[in-house]
Amino acid sequence: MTSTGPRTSSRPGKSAIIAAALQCFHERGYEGSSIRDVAQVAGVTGAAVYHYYDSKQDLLMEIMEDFLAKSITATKNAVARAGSDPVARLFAAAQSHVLWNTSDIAASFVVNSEIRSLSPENRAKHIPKRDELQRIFDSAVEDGCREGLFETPWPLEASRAVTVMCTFVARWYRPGGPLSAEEISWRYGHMALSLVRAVRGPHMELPAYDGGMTIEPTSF
Amino acid sequence: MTSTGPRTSSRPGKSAIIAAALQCFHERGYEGSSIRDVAQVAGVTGAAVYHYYDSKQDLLMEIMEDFLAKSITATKNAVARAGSDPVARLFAAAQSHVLWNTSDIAASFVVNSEIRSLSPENRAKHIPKRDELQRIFDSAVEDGCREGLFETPWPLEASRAVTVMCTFVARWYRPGGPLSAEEISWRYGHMALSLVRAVRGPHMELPAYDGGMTIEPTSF
Amino acid sequence: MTSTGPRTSSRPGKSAIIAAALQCFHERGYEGSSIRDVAQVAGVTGAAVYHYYDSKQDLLMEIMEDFLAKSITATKNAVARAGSDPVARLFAAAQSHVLWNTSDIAASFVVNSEIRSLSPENRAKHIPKRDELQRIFDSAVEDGCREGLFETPWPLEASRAVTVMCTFVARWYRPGGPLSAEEISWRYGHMALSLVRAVRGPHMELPAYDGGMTIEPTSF
Amino acid sequence: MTSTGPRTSSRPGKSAIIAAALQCFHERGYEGSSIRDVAQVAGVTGAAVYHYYDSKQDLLMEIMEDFLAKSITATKNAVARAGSDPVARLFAAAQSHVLWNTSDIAASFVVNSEIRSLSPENRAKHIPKRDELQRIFDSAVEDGCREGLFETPWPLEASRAVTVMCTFVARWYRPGGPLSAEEISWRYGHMALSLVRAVRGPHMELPAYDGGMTIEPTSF
DNA sequence: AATGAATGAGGGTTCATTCAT
DNA sequence: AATGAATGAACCCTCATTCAT
Repeated sequence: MTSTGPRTSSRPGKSAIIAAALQCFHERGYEGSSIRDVAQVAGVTGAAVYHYYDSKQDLLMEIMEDFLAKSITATKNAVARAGSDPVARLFAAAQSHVLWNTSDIAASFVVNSEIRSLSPENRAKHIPKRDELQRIFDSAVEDGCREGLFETPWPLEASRAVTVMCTFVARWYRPGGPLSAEEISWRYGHMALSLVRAVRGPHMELPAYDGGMTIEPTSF
Repeated sequence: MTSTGPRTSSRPGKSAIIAAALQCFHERGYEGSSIRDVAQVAGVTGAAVYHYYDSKQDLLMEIMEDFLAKSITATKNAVARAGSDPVARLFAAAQSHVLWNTSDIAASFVVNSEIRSLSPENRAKHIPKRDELQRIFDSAVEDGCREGLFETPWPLEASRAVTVMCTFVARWYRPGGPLSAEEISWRYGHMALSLVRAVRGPHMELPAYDGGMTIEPTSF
Repeated sequence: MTSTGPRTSSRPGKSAIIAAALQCFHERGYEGSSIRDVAQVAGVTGAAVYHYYDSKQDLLMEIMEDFLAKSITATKNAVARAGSDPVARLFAAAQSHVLWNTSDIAASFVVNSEIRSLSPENRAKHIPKRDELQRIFDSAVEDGCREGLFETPWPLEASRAVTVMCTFVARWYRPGGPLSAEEISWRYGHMALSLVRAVRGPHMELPAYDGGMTIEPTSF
Repeated sequence: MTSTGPRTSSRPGKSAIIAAALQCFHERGYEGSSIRDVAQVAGVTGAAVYHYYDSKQDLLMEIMEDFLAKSITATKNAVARAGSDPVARLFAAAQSHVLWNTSDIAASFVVNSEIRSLSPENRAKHIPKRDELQRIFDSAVEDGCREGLFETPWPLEASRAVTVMCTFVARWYRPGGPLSAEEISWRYGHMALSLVRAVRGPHMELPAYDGGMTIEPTSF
């Protein structure tokens, strides 16, 4: 199994199938994966998959909803812990988002690339939740602008840029690489503040350039 | 046709087919599109597609290589026109990248989401070119750091974040929206400079916050 | 449950399953019904069906044999009660056959349309019984012809026509309609006598035309 | 091929497939026949069937609509040729109906037993046509009653019985048997008149009993 | 007595591709 | 240059059936 992050586990058969689906969807995409592919990875028959899920689409939906719901919870919790300071809130949101997305690369990838594979009904349920996640970032940025802490003239674009850059860390980060997920998330927290042009006070000092390091590029 | 950007046009039949493939791959993905889908959009028979292309994979490869090659050329040209100043070079690269990706939303989407649908051989040919594009940004950021113009401690992460945020503008930008592609690209140029913590001089003033505007969220 | 007629009831579970099978086979046909369909209607699991029956085919066979055996018994009894007069015997056979087939529309339908779904062995067992039923009618008609009471030149065709027309009353009769099953069966008794060109004596007077009534057509 | 009657034949491939479908549906029923069965009988691949028909359901619908439409035309023509006399009209309708149904046993069987296999939409289109056919018989019987030529007190039931008995001749008639279809149809014409208790004049004499003959029973 | 899990076979259907015309 | 016919493989999914519990 490629994926190591947190996952649903109500029944043993279910979780093995979901894990297999995640791996397949990550490697070959939803349309590129067959139920038999998934079943084989899970070590069961194709028909067994239908004992737990009504359709291939349900597999996708469960993966996406599960990951997104936990994304939202994790981000909200991190922001709440950060208190009321927009600087701390944006830093926490960015850091948490990077940490979360690197914690399950496969799920992160699937959630961020298979929205179009959702059925119209499932998409209609999913999109608002995705937007809810975005709004956590938006509100931190807007508050920072209103309080004069962020000097960016374009809070919404900046907020979106922050989300995107944090989300897609999962496209190149690999566990065991030269940088830990924690280190990377910390850097992205600071980059988010730079992006919104945060006026830095003593409570959030930026470290000096340490000479750089190597990040291997990813293949897809 | 959704896509309006530049395209190959050696033979009349070829361009119609490529345009159709682009539309289909954008809307339903590579695996989700059938040759007959593409042919129908192009107004021909499925068999006719095989007069121009040997396989469905070839269609994808031509789309991806064409768009990426032109991306590189456009970015290089913009950077060259900017001269030797890293500030101007990064600004130009970001702006050009946004403009280019918004000029053909469908192609941008396909190029950035279907790398895994490439055959291993095609992927091996494609990835280095994608990295070549990244390196244009990297070198501007590194030069800026070396010259003391950019204060970011993590030039490579920053550079990658800039590329990502500029690329994915195409996920929400739509022609006819409240902001022109030019305006957006200009803003992203400045955001890129913020991200790398560019030390701003008189030659590159940042505008004041204009009160915000509406950006419609996208559905996939 | 659509069907209300008599049914086997050796064990409580068995009868619920047979009743469910009857309903399903009636509505969707034998091949169109799955064991799970049947089980769901019976309120049990698919596997539970296999406690009582070895196969889906056994369900069909039991339904068909049960209904047909009782058909034969009922018709024989009715004919026996009618005495030795061929006129009374044919009338009784026709009337009884209509009554029986309308008493369980579902079973009647299944028995008369699923013979081809029987396995070769089961079919070989079933067909002779069906022919035995036909011969009850045949013998009444032939006796009537021999005794000069029926003037039809073609007793076998007439007999077969009688059976068919009585059997397929169940295709349009519905309980609660404008005519009671008894009334209909009485009319069919008389129509059978007309068909064989019975020479009517004082013991079996035909009623006058009462001006017609409405019979709703059925949908399958 | 079992069936020998008239059939659609716009394209060579189409007619072979329809003929094969007819045979399969006749022998094993619609639900009991797979597309692969049909294709094999037609001498093509399963996929080839979809070159001509969009679905298995379309195969059934074409068979049923085609046969029923021609049934109606044939019956209408026969009745029209019979003139205005209800006696002649009913005789012609019955005779024509028997001839038509025996001309294509397979199609007759399918049309009369697979109505429930039609999709709801197709069924809604089919039923009114079937009722239109019934009404040809109804109107002859009703006219005969009104003019005092038929003495049955129940014209609608009698009419329905006539249709049913003529239709189901196809369940036991086989070409090459002891009776020609023409002979059988002539007998059924007379039996229909008996059923409605036609007052016979010199214009429609009934033949004498010829001693009987053998009709082999059918197996399904 | 009844279940949940599992399976191998097969269901209707689609697909990339070929080829004679 | 383009088509219609055809195919073999594969797709998602359902099925009758088995079996440990």
